[in-house]
Amino acid sequence: MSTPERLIEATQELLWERGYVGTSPKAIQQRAGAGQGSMYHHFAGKPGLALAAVSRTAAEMRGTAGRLLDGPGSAYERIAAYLLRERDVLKGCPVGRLTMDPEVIASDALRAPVDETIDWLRGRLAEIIQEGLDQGEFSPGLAAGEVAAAVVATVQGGYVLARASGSTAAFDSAVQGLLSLLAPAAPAGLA
Amino acid sequence: MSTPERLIEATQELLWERGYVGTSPKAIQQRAGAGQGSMYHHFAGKPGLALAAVSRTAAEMRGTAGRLLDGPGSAYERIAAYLLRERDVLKGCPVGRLTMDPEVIASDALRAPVDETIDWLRGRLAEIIQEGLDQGEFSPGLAAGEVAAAVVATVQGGYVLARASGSTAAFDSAVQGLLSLLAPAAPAGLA
DNA sequence: GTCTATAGAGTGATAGAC
DNA sequence: GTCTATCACTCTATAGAC
Repeated sequence: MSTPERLIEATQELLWERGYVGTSPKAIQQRAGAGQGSMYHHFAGKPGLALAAVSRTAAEMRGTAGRLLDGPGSAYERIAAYLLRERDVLKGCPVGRLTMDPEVIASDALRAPVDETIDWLRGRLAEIIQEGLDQGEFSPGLAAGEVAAAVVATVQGGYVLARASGSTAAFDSAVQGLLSLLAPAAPAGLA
Repeated sequence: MSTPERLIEATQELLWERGYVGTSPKAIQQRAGAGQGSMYHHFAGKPGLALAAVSRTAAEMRGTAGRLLDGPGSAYERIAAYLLRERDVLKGCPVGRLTMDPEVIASDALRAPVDETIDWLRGRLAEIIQEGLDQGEFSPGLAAGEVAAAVVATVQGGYVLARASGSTAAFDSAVQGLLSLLAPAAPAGLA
């Protein structure tokens, strides 16, 4: 793999593990197996490299989520597929995590891909929930946009609960709680 | 105010704004108006001071949430009071934020007050939701513990959405979405 | 209790040789 | 493109005077 490529991937990993503030150029170079000069030749310092890494992480996340949300099944099933997909729960969300970093929030350039990704996810979920509402799959009074925000928030918050307790159980619990609230009313005759 | 007191409060603020990794002893001293020697006289370095600050922040949060959850009203009303309380949404949660800090997670001492606070909140919410279930206030099939986890996660994730977009709107939207999912079925004759 | 001095390591970057 | 050298600064802490 090329040196710029290795630098970007090392930065993606470190931003996920330690955030922007907690990641030093030196650590990036060591993980990438690249020298000082090499890094500064290919990128405009730590901010430039971080921008490349964050943009790529954001794009990858859109790809992963998009494939599940565009899959087969009812609205409920596609949302469940997204919520129940395999995750490195204890590592947290590589995109959402960045919102807690003061220097990411202070930089419009770094925050933009984060904002766009989360906003895209919320919008895509809202479309699917609206489909479900149109099909009579969910309670009629619901606002698709608000429920979509609650879905995204449950995932992001689930990471917080899991990392606080050091166990994935709390994430799974929150997801189950949300799914049970969202569940299509059991068709008459089931219970 | 005493010097130790000022140091603790300055640390609470900086941990909220920048996390543990992003906060230096020097910054704490400057905000507290205390010298180097003063800080190291009263506390065992950055970790000791952080532990004092985190413990206090956690206790304050339990107080705030406890007062709302112990208040008057139905189960739904008390949960809504908690969800809709005034918050510095764009600053994030002073407790939950710490779960994204690698050094907090690496330290059992620092993580403990965070874990205990979030766990206490989830437990208290579960009790209230169970009360609501016993009163027939919510859909009978729900698991109190899971719904409680979803409530906490929605709040924690709401902060992520708000900080990503730079606006409090997304937080409010997620909370409304959750409340609409949780809402007692409208009594017959309302619409 | 508070102050200044000092210290070794790390940070983020530039310069210039190869 | 990559390397080493160098830089001014910050980080976290200790020592010892006052």
